[in-house]
Amino acid sequence: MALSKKIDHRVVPIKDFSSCAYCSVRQLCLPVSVAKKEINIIDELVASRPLLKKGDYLFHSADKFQSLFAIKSGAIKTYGNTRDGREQITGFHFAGELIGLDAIGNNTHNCNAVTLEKTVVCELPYKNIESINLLIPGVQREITRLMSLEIHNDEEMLMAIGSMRAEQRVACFLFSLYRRLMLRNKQKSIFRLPMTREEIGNYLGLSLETVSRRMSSLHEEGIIEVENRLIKLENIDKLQALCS
Amino acid sequence: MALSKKIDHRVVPIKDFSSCAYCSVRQLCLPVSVAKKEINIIDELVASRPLLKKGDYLFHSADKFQSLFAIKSGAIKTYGNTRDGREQITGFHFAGELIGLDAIGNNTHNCNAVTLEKTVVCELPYKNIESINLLIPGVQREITRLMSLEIHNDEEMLMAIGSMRAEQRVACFLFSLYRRLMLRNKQKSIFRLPMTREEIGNYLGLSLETVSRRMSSLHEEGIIEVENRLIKLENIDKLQALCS
DNA sequence: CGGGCGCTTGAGGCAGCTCAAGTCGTGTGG
DNA sequence: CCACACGACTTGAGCTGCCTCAAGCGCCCG
Repeated sequence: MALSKKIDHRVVPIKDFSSCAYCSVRQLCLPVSVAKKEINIIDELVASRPLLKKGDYLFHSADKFQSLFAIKSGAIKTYGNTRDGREQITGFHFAGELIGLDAIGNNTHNCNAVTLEKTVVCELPYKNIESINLLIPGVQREITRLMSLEIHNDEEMLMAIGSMRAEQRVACFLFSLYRRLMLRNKQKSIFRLPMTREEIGNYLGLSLETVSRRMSSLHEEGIIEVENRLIKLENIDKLQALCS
Repeated sequence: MALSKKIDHRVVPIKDFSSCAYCSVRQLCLPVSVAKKEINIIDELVASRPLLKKGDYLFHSADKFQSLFAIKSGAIKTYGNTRDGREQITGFHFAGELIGLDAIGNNTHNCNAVTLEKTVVCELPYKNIESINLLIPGVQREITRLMSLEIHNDEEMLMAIGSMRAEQRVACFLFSLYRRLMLRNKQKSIFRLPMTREEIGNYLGLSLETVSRRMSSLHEEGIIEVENRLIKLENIDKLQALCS
């Protein structure tokens, strides 16, 4: 058996299913604008693809910036610490998204990144990325595009939080999750929240009780179905309408 | 054209005071990491340096993205329109800052940019920037850095707005202005707000009355002096402390 | 000099927070 | 495998900070 395997290897290239070529979120991640035959170059960027369990940290605030992380699967939250010790969540991140972009500016991480569930990430040492730019200019363009999108997202979020009532904020949050998670699992409109009500509240500037209450209201209005962490969107149009 | 320019340079270099070489915010803008003799390359990026009066627009939401704008002097606000027609301000921008970065992602502006006072900007067509990357890699690195900083800023803002009481938000806002404006005018801790209380409130998610009231409280606590648009910081440490 | 906009200050109402109690679901140890 | 314990969530009651509405002032510009 070991023998037959060896022979296979010689004849057929190793199908490394962890490679970008087989990644389920390839279309959303760095390789998106890279030609098929260049995808192995992206692969070589990757220093490791650790499997993390819930609660593992990718980096801490004030750590020296060394790598970006692409999420293959799972969920991550990033948060900062306010002076009085509380944590303030700045974002939730899912498969296909890139973490650490805000650290490029001053070469230091400004937030902590921790997994919310079993998660696989691809570690991309930034100096590899910088050197590969000379080979494939598309990669730099892609990173620039992703950063721009993150700015865009943050600013939408700013608009939302500043001017919306609690129910709208929750609706907006769920809709954002819908858009991002649905890109990946082609599932209909059912998904599982990887974070607690308290974390949602922290992120949205609401108390956990208010999050819970407003999710109940959304249910009473026939917009969503809630069963613990499981969310089913019953009326996506109405949900989107709330996000104005 | 290129020829005559070259000759001019040989005889007596034209002192074009609008050039980057003489710009008062050179240290904060794109040229920061560019060698002296390469600064004219940056200059050639610039398509125009219009003098705008209060209320002029740089671009509107949904416009095709064509140029970034570097602010030489003045102040600009960017805002989006919510579905119900209100405007939501996403940022204020001052000399040395770069506008339009959030449009790179999908080649379309997502917000409107309008001047708050007399303003001079340098228009940087993005295709010029992309082509110049091949000549001076430092420019791309600088843009990446600026984008990263903008992400960082937005996320700090998100933290602030989500979890802070009104007085803290106002304090935080003033402190951010202090840091950014003081980099430019070496003046002590006095500056003029280019925006109305209503615009501050809109940005911070507060009513204009609350902004006014909380600025009065900050005055009563001996932290600031207010005279219409003129702000004097009396106790910067206390102010910073409020921003936790 | 007049008008209007920007700003301040007051009064009352309500959305969301805090505190509290109780249920449910999950993970852990016997 | 079951029982227990703890964390997560929901729901209720009362309180408070911010919003809304309103009135009046002062600065700026035509």
